[in-house]
Amino acid sequence: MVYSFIMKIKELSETLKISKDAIRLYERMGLLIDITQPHKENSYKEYGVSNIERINVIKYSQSLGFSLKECKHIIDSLMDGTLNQAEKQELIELKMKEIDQKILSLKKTRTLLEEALKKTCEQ
Amino acid sequence: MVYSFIMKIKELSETLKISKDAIRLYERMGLLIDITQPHKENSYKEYGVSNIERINVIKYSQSLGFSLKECKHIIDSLMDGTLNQAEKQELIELKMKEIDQKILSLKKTRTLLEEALKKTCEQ
DNA sequence: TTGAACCATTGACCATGGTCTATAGTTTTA
DNA sequence: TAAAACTATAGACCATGGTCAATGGTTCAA
Repeated sequence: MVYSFIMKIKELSETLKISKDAIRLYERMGLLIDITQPHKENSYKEYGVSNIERINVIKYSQSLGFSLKECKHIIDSLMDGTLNQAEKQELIELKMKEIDQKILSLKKTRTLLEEALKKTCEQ
Repeated sequence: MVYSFIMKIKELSETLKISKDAIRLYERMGLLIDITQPHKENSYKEYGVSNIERINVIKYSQSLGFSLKECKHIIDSLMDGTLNQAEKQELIELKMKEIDQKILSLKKTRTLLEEALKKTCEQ
């Protein structure tokens, strides 16, 4: 590699330890920016280093339970400055409610399983 | 309808309050039995009433978190008597562990969200 | 016998986050 | 200049539990 602000997909994927296909998926979904294709169609693309930060934001957002579609919204808003503190909080709190709902549902299932286990033991 | 031990798909679906398509799906997956097609291909099928109980077992198993593929195993074993008490217990305990794992994972996500919220408030 | 209501069968589609393959073009190294 | 290594692009595929649509055949009541 050459010290530069652009890299080819292989270098980006090795830097971030994700697959090239994942990068291409993010690209197709509009999550990346600063991608150039010098000559013509089918020629190798160059990815600006800003995408490293972007993909780290994606990974972090995913770890918080956000889908890629939601990541897109988050990143876009972050970048154009329309995601202020209040809106960040709101997004997080909404996702927390979703998570809580899922936990609740699983706990109900667990209770049913416990009851089923009891019944089985009584037989 | 006529009092009988067989019914057509519409009656079965109305009795159980599930869609005809769902019934057909269960059938394709081998979860139902006692289905006859009198004359030839494409003629109306008759569903034995034993399928009412079967589908109730499916619904109950689903409420316990079992997939349809797992339901098939459960029903088959129930019917041919190879699902004894010990094995039932084992199935339930295994599923409980799965559920617990999912709950744990969601709780971790929730913790991350809480931390993210704190950070947002500190700004 | 004809129309209404019903049915069987097949296959596509939904979301999710990728992975994998095939085909063909590009860049780089020897 | 040729081979090796890399890439782009498009599309199929995975699991899940159904739903929906299209086509064409069946059953039943009038």
